Amino acid sequence: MCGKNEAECCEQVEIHEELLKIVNETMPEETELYDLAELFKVFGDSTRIRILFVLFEAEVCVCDLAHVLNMTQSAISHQLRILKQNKLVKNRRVGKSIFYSLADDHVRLIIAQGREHIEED
Amino acid sequence: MCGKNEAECCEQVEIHEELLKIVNETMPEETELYDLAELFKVFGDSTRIRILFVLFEAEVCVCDLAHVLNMTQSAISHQLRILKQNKLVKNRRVGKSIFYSLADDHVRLIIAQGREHIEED
DNA sequence: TTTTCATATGAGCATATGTTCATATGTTTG
DNA sequence: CAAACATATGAACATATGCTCATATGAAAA
Repeated sequence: MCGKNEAECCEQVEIHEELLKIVNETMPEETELYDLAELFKVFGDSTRIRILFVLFEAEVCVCDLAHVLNMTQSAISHQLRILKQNKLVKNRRVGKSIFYSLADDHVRLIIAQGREHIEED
Repeated sequence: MCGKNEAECCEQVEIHEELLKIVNETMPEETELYDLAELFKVFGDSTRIRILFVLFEAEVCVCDLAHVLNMTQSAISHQLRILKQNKLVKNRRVGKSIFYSLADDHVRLIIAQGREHIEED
């Protein structure tokens, strides 16, 4: 690491102090940082992404999701639980089935931004 | 799971067919889904989020990042590698130090959307 | 050229995560 | 009420991930 004296790290004492000040002012609370990371973690799995893309098009029951995505009902159900806990989807019961749909439009926006980024080059 | 005959799952044969059709048309390619998940995975760690928040404010060297975030140079360096591989940050050498900065503004937008979502309720 | 400093990186370890399997819950139908 | 169906969930297992430690790389200074 840098030098024995941390305060003089990189021989930039002044910039260092200023940085600390700015960062302390703008850095969100620990809990918000944690929640943010948790939220993005939810988007960080291709199965959940695929579920969301289906729900972009329609309100769908667990059974149909499993069939369309060619996955186990159990696997889908586990992932839907995570999506719901993070308020990305909501559900309602219709007879024996439970239909899932997008909770709000942040989901679309976040994924759209992500696509823009990866399609950049 | 639902019924013995998958095609008649949930007794909604018609909706099922239509769903499949729509999903096949709008679902991105496997590679894009994978890349999207990979990208969001990068945002899904609070250390990397914290690094990004520092870089929102200034171009900073590894050493200062480690100090400001109170973490090991090694840990920060490993995370910077991931951020750079995914083109969220770029770097340049100045003497012995290497300064990191945001690669583009998608990063700000994606995180802003994430914050909006979690601050909703 | 030999130190010294700043950063990068590989191996190892502990923890987190996704899927499967078995089973529980809850609703409808006979 | 019992059977059938749709979904949820806990345990177990394999893989992925973040941090630490030791060390390598690369540039500047002695």
